[in-house]
Amino acid sequence: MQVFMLKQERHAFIIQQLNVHNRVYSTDLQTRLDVSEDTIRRDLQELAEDGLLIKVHGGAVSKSFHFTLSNNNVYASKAKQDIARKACHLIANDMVVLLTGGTTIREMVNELSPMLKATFITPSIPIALELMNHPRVDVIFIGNQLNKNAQMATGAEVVKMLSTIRADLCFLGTNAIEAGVGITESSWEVVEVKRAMIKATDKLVSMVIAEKLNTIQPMQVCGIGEIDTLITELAPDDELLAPYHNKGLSLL
Amino acid sequence: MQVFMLKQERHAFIIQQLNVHNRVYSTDLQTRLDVSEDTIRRDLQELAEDGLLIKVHGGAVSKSFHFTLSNNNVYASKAKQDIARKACHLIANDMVVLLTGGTTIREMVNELSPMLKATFITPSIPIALELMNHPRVDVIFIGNQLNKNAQMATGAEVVKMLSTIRADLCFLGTNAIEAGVGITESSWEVVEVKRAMIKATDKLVSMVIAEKLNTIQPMQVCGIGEIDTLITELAPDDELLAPYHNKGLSLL
DNA sequence: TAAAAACCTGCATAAACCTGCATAAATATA
DNA sequence: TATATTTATGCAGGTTTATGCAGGTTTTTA
Repeated sequence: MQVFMLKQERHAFIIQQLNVHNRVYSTDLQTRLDVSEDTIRRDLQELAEDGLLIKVHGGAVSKSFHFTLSNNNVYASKAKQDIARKACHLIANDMVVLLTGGTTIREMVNELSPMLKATFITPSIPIALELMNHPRVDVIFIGNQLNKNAQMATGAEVVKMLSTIRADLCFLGTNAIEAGVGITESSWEVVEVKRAMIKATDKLVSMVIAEKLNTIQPMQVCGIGEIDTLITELAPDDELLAPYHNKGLSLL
Repeated sequence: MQVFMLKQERHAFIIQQLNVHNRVYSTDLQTRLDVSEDTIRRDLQELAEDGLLIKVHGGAVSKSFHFTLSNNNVYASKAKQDIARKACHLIANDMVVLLTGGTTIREMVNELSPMLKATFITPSIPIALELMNHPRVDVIFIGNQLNKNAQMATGAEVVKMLSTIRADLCFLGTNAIEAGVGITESSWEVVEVKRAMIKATDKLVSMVIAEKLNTIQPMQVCGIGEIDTLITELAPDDELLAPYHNKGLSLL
């Protein structure tokens, strides 16, 4: 198998990134696509000639830059992007990875390297859709009965299917975490699915933005001890994270 | 047994690889098929002439790989909306309805009455997502292994699940229809799924925009006789539809 | 206003490309 | 059956494309 990409693949990736983020940085593309500065510049030049984007100093912006409702909460989305970036480093080629739903997970899927060749398993419809943009990954959807609130499959079927799976990694988009109680949720259906995912994985990663640290919801998903790694947008030595560090979690 | 492959076998292999990965590299194919560089290049050239792939420097990409710029074309959406409106009338409360993928079906989902209370079953991820906006409907997704080109689940699992289902209605988003040959498709995976859906339904509805009338693609989904209702944006007495009327189809 | 970052121009090179020809197998024809 | 024709493939050679690098210029930013 080759290591390099076709020029067209890079172009498709750049356009896709533009559709998602409305802008791309040359330097970022250089590292993510692992090519020289010149190649990226030439790519952007060609795409600009084809009228597919607008070249600017340092990168490019989307042609239909509708800065209206797309990124409503820029503040939160910056944090989620930071988390997503950190999370990506944990995934290696040929891994089997479980994903829940949620915007943080979705951001992570967007940040995945186009070179990554792995298998992703998820019960979330929006995440499955997003994963399909990635040229090299296999996508497995689990479940039949879709839950409209959670935008994912829930119920016995999901749990049953998960019981036949052994994954390397599981990323949990987390709504509430607290050093004593662990991860909690407000919906029973979601708790049921997340518990089954935790059972099916070797390593459990919780992704959570700082504002949800030290909050509790009615139903427990898992205790702190079951989590291997906690990812937030904060620096690992931030004092807010101290209680989690004390419990032995690895922080990113 | 022969050590080498027939040209047709190589071609089939290349197309299959393209369906799975969206791209192929000449060098990779050379080593895997154990033929010279020239042979592979000629293979790709011929397949490109037949319109089955797009040749690029270093290999080839799948036709549907160019989904980048073509996403938001409002073109034909008026026609599709007309079709969608007509189709909606066929769905009554408490029905079980099968849906394929495609933009026409998606338009129909948008046009559904918010009062409708029915069960929808689909292997298409975008359609499932769209259906979740509807407050009163139940949504069942079928399949696990997702096909990136078709943006839907394909394979044995889908067929198996469909064999346990009995639906009232099946709406087929149709790419090519002709009064003699019936409905045809270009991708085997999709044909397989559509056939299984047809087996699982009482009544079959084909939705097709006029520009695709009287076109044929390589693989047959079903004969004209298996279709109950044909919906286009044209008036039912349009002369373009006469051949279908003569075959006994009900027209909307 | 100076340093850093991004940009450009031109050049080098390897990989992929093409054209034309040779050969052997498959197929058609006498 | 023997011979001619077509087809599929490989090879030699010359050309083009994609990409990185060197060195210099412009733009941004602190």
